[in-house]
Amino acid sequence: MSDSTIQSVDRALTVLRLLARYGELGVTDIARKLKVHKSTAFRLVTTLESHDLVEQHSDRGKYRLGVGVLQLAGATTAKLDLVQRSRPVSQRLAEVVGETVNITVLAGQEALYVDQVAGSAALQLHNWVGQRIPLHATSNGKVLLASVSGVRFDELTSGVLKRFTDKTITSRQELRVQVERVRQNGFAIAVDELEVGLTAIAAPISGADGVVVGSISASGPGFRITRAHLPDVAKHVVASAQEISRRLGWHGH
Amino acid sequence: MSDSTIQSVDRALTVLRLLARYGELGVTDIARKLKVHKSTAFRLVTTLESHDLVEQHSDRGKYRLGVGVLQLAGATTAKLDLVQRSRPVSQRLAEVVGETVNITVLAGQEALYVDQVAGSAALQLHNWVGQRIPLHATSNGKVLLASVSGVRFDELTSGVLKRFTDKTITSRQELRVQVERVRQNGFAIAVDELEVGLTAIAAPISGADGVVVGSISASGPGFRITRAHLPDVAKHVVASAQEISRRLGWHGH
DNA sequence: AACCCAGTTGAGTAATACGCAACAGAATCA
DNA sequence: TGATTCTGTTGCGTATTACTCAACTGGGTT
Repeated sequence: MSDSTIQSVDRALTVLRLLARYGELGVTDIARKLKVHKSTAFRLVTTLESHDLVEQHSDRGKYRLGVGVLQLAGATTAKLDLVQRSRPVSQRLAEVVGETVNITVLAGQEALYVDQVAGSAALQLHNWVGQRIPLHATSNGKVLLASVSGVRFDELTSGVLKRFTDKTITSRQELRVQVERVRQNGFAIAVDELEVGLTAIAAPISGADGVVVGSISASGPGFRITRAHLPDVAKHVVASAQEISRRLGWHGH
Repeated sequence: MSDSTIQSVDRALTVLRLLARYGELGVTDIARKLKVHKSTAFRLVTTLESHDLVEQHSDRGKYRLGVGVLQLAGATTAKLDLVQRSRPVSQRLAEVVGETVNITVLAGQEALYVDQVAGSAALQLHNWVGQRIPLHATSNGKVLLASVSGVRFDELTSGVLKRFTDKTITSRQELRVQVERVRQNGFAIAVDELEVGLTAIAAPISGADGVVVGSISASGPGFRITRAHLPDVAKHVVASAQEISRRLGWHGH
């Protein structure tokens, strides 16, 4: 306490995170998880509801996140300086390599997608923006892991490394080796590690002080990004990452 | 007062909306707009910051929305039942007509994009999800307007009807006529009204009780969606809207 | 029909969040 | 360069505020 933070607001925001995690919860569930009285939980969600941040599925029903969140997200995407400054570079990269480009940052224990520009591929099935993906199974994640210290690495990989495909790295030792290679190469590759048939290449973006603030990647089907094409794509991704870093004020090597 | 809503939480959420509107604000600006003391405003943003919902650009700098919002949005998209149930239908529609498909709902005085599936077009420049677009200049907007009562129509169109192109409807009278036609046809068209070269067709989605809850549209360049193709596309859009309505529990006509 | 458990509402009290005033540092001005 | 006036930030006392408690309401289930 006395962290100059407001208790009730903190609780309300915790409710949002709970709903993000569990999908939908009743007033009683929330009260139990927050260790407060039912009526307190009720007033919290009522206030959130008045701003459309949560909605109840039916009268006297469970609560879930509402459209107000999407409204805020629209404004956020437009205003986040990383997104704002990287957008033109991302677009050019998507155009040049003809693949989908993503920007991610480290959020909690995962990689958070903050922007996406779709390439020339046929049908774009999914919009990843706002999604979180485990660090150990993506090129972006490996880049982000390569940017942190040893102890932080241990923290971020403290959980079980979930397996998605045969190629997913599930050994912390193996991950450490790969991440070291990423540091040397300046970019990361992930082939079939999150999804079979999906290849991705990522490079780190540095802020004005040289600290890595995010990661940019190009990803597409393995039959387009072949072993032969890979070095060429990597070169473009790295160049884009450096260009964005420059725009953020980084003038290192 | 005594709306069973918590004052401090309400203020904190208002801060988020202010930041969404103005992009970035200082503690003093926020305090002035909220009519509270600086220290109160400071504690509000500090609490929001502890949840990554806002971030300050630099120490002792202005505040803006943060990545936590995007994190919540990711969960919201996945959980909003409208998105969840419409996604498969949207994908099929995008595949069949080969154009970008959007789902919108009425939020405040505007249309809010809650989901998007990109068609087979070349380079997708923009992701509209979370964006809000004026009701009078889009096919989705006209569908949503057609679903409300006369008085609500007047409220929603009370502001000035902003002109985007030569074709934008800026007369409330003309808009009323068009909306009436939408009711009769069961779908809305917008050609060059928001952007020159952009054609869109939208149809209403009904919830379990028959009330219109949203709108689905297909949109693409005018040279692909020609006058000849239009009826065919419209048929698919209307069919998709009905399919989604059915999935939401609507068993009307 | 009786029960149980959900969400909702009213009131009193004590904890809490508010306003005040003083501080620290940047930017502006002289 | 120095004085002034912003900015964001912090400690503290008080009264407002938000919490707990208990009773209510209505749907589902037994």
